[in-house]
Amino acid sequence: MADRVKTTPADKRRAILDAAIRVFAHQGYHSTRVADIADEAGVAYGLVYHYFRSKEAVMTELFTERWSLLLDASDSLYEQEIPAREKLAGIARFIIDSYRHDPELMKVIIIEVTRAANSFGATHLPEIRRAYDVVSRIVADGQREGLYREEIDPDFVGMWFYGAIEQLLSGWVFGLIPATDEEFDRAATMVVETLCCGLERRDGP
Amino acid sequence: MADRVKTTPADKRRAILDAAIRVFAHQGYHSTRVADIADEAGVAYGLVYHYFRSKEAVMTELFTERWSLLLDASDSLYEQEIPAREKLAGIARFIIDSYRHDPELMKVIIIEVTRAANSFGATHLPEIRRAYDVVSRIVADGQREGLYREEIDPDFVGMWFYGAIEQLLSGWVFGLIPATDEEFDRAATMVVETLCCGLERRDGP
DNA sequence: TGCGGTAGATTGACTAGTCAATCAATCGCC
DNA sequence: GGCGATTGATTGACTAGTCAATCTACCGCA
Repeated sequence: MADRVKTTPADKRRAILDAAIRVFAHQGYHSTRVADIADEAGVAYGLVYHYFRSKEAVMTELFTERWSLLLDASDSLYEQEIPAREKLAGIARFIIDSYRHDPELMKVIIIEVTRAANSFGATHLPEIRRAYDVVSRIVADGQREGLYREEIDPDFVGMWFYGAIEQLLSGWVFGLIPATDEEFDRAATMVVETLCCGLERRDGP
Repeated sequence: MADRVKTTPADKRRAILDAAIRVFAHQGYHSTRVADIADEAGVAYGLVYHYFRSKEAVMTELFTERWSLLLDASDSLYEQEIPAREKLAGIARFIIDSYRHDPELMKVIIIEVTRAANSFGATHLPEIRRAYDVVSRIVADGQREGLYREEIDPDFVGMWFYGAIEQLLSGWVFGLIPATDEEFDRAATMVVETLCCGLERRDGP
């Protein structure tokens, strides 16, 4: 009777993943025990191993799920007939909006994977590099069109771009900089504006 | 007889620190056991605990030792009567030269502390931020002098600058980009050139 | 409608191993 | 002879992953 919602196995699996996001975000990957995930999900310890091969597999699934969205968005932006600068802005906005929309998941991905070069970062290097690569290609195209200066190595810009954005996300994650909607918008603009036009004034002082 | 060099306690302590650099650089902090450090130093397990309170204390000493050099160099650059751009270039060069001179130690510091927001990064936040802060102040001064555009938040530039440089170091550490002397010099120039002048050409195409 | 039967979901106690830190014993220089 | 340096076996805490047992939902059949 009543509206007791039936939980399917898929729901449980999802519940485990969602619990893992919360726990990883809160304690970090290394100091969360599998038992913490199970408790948070309201599920028995063993069930985690029914759905996932290992604690690592849980993390991997969280990362891949979200990173592939970024990759798809980057690719589709790259294909569009818009100015290079719009493409870069689109990527920056996508990342920042991902954070705005789901800060815990993005925290986990940035802190535990993307910037954790010794653990998951190493495992997922190919996918991570694919994201840098789209930025490099946008810059290289811009150079070919004569928009961008040729002395600057596009691969270098790819790393630079992600390094800078991820540092900003870290700043929000750890409360070093205010995390308001206004700041998010401002940051997305500022990243691209600084990258394209530089710090210096173009007119004389 | 012969020239057997007498090893003082201070030498042993140093040997442990140096061994720790090599082992941390090679396996990462989390997967090195204290026994690995002792073995690498050619010293008994317990001696590590004679000189250091804990494994963490070893890491902390390595970080502090080197980071304070960066902080000193930044401060002294900041005080000098040279253009803002030279100051920024000086900091970039200092970091990159530190890597060139002692890649293993810098690898450990960047990977295990500076970018490890969940472990040592959290512990050493204040010192890390002090480094960002010098960059912010240089930019703020530049704005006051009318050199730099005012729409761009100096704190933002501080994080951006370090985020980008550390990403480059990671690239070298993991062999994503070539690590030749020529590349090091080019990178130091390019970081500041891009930051100050931007990607876009100033003349028409 | 009711009844075995089965597959997969779910449970949590348990195992097996790791590793930081301690400590009592020895060494060797002054 | 005494004291700091040095040793490495031992301890104790912790946790990922296993597994055998139980439960539940659903199916075919009479």
